[in-house]
Amino acid sequence: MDDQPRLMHSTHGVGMAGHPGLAQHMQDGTGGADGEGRKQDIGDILQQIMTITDQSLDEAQARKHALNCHRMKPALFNVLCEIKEKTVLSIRGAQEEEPPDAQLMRLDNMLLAEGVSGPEKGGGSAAAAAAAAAAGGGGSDNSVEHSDYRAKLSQIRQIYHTELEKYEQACNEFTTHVMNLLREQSRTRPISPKEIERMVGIIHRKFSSIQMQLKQSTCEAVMILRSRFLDARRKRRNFNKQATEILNEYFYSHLSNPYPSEEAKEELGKKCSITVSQVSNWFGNKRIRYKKNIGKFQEEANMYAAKTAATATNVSTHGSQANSPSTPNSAGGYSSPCYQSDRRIQ
DNA sequence: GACGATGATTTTTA
DNA sequence: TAAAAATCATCGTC
Repeated sequence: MDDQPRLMHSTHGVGMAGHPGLAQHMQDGTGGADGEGRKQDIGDILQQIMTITDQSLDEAQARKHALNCHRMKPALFNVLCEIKEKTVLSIRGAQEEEPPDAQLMRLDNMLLAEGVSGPEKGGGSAAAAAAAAAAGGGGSDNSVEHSDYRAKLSQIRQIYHTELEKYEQACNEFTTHVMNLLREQSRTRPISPKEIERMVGIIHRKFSSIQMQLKQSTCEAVMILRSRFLDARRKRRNFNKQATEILNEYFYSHLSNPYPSEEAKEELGKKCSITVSQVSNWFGNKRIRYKKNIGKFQEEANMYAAKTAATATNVSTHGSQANSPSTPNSAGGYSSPCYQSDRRIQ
């Protein structure tokens, strides 16, 4: 206990432990009311700072060392740590429990599916192929566009990984720095390993929120890229002349009810080398555009009427079948240019 | 480049 | 839920 009196001892030296000017200021309570007194105190402090010498610093260091070596210090330190843990940390710990972030999971899944994160799938070619298939495309004519897509996706992937690496490095560096700082400070104030752990957790959460922004931006970039390269509208090709003729023939020969059945659509699709949904699109567009401007289509209608009539003549002459697929609602020839179906377009 | 045509998608309607 | 209607984005022609 020979050091004990020194703990309470006020010194003339300068340092954390001995500060007569400040100590007096705190004790007598004169600092608040008396301006002159305060000036005097500040003057004293400044005077003391000016008189700091190597010797006084050494003295302070020695005092600090003596404190650290005090036999009661570890026990006292542990008690303080325990108290702190029981009070502050338990409250904070309960507040900071967070569920796994659903948004982050969605972003991760998407980046994985697009081939941006995870193992490289040939620069995202698998994703490109899947996207192209989903868009109803595919085929060799798209290969150039797909290679562009792959190149851009590869760029995005590269940027993403570089940035991610940077963030991770920065996070590790910062964490190490903070841990060292806290460990250093734990010699003079009660910082338990648990608190350091908690601080590391906070740092990681902060950095992961930055990472989420990076992931979000990457997802947006991929979406834009997809829409730019793989949106079916962007690589639209007009149907060939023969396909358009077949569709028009059907349309005008069923003008009273231009709604092909599923079977008829399939047959038309086969004949035109297009999909059933393309047939549906074509009829949808045709009906609405015809209805909007019947006059404009009159000439076309007459032409196909003549064509149908000629085909019908051929059929009766040669006994062969008509070219157009039939439907349960087929009128079997050119009809008046306004729909009679209860399905409308009046 | 302007502009109409056209295939595809999205929104509205019945 | 299918079709109508609106809209978008590209094609093709001048």
